[in-house]
Amino acid sequence: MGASKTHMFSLTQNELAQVAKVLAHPARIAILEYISRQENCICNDLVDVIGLAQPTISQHLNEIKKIGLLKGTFEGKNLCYCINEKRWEELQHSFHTFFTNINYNCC
Amino acid sequence: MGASKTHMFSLTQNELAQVAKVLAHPARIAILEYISRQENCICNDLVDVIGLAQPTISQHLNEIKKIGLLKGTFEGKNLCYCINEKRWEELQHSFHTFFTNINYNCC
DNA sequence: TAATATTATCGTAATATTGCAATATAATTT
DNA sequence: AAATTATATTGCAATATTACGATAATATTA
Repeated sequence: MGASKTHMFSLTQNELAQVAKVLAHPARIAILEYISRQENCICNDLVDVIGLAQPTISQHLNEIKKIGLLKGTFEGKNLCYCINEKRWEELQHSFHTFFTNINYNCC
Repeated sequence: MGASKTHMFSLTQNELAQVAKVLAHPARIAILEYISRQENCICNDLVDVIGLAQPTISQHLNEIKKIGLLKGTFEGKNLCYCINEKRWEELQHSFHTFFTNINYNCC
């Protein structure tokens, strides 16, 4: 025991939970907010700004990348991580739908 | 090591992450969806519907309760968990703000 | 009050996450 | 090519989560 029984739930439920999991760490919230404020993002900046070690930042970035929220392009010498606008809006829509489809006609 | 360094992040970042953490499990998504569809909710129903053991359901409900998303009232003999409408809308607003405040002028 | 039904807590095992030092890889510059 | 810089991977220790059986607590009914 100890493992989530994902097979018991619908694809939609699992997908929303998976995305929420990525947002479920303040460092990743901070990383996303920081990237969105920059014209360019270099991972090394994040180490200074966020204040966690470089491997830790790299791992967090990887989690964010896994759900398609980042696109990276090489620009000159540095790798540049950017918000994947299309995916971002998709996830925004998922959360919006989840929050909107609730009704309160109980109690 | 191993513990999240929450003190390094802002209150807003920590709060959003905390809420996301509650949504980061498909069982809790399923529980919230189910409660919202019912006129009345009895925990014992959830055990059948979700398919996890009663103590597990109880624990999940507790996580959801911790962030103020449920209000419970006694109605006849059974405890009735309901969505806390006000809190729900608060969280909806938090996520909406987070998703909206991002800009994409990078890359 | 005793029996029944419902929900919560405890204890524990399995699994997952977090964080970093050490190291490896990749790209750029000298 | 060697040195430098930036990012990724590995390995490991600490902590957190998930799940459930056993049991306790609470409320309802007979």
